Amino acid sequence: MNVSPPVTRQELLDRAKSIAGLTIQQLANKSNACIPESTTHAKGWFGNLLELSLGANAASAPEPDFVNLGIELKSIPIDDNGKPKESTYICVTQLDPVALSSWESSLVKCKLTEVLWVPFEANKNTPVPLRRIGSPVLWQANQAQEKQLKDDWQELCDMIVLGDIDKISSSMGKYLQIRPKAAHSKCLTKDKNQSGENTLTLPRGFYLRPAFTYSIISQANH
DNA sequence: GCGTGATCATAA
DNA sequence: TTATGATCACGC
Repeated sequence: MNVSPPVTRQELLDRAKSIAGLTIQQLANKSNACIPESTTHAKGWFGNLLELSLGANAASAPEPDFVNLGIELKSIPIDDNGKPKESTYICVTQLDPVALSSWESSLVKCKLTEVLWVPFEANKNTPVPLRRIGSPVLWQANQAQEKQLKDDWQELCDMIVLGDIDKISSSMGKYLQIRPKAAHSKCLTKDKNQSGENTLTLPRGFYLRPAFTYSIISQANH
C-alpha cells in the first residue's frame, strides 16, 4: 500500500484518528508489513510503520516528517497506566556554535514546532501484534512549555559552545536532556567549540523526558 | 559517519 | 522501579 502525503493538518489528524484503536496486527495488514517477533533488533519498526501508514515522507533528513505541514510524527510507547515508558528522541545535538546561536533557529525548535503524537501499548506481557494504537494528539508547545524547553536548550548549548560537552550529564535539563546517540560508544564526531582546536567526541542527541511527554499526551483528557 | 526511526540493558 | 548510558537497523 502506498499512502500519499496528507494535504492538510486536519487530513493528517483524521488519518491518525482512523487508526486509533486498531491493533498493531491490523495496521500492519493494511501495509502488508511483517511484524517482528521481538523489537530487540527492530527498535524503530513501529515508527516506520506509522510513517508508512500516515503517508509521511520517508526521507531521512533533519526536517519534519510532513514537510509541507511542518508537522513531526512521533510514536510513543505507553504502559498500562498510559504513561510513557521511554524518553523521546528529538534530533542530534549539533556541535557547531553557529547552529547553536539561537533557540529560534535550532533544530530542536524546528522539530518541535508541531508534533503529532501517536501513543501505543508497549506492555511486555502483550504480544506485539495484539498491542493497540491510542488516540493521537496534535500538539504545539504553549508558552510555559516553550520557555522551559528554551531554558534547558540554552543551558546545554552554552556548555557545548564553551567546550564543556563532556561535562554534560543526562540528568541535566528539566524537560530536555542530552544523551548518547550512536551505533556504539566508540563512534566519534567532530566537536568544533570555541575553546580552540577541534576534538572528537561521542555523538549525542536531544531527548524529551517521560514526565514532559506524559503531560502532552494526557492533554487529550483535559 | 550522519541522520532517520527508536528501545535495550544495567546501574543506581 | 527508573533513568542513564549503550545499542539496533537502515539509506546514503
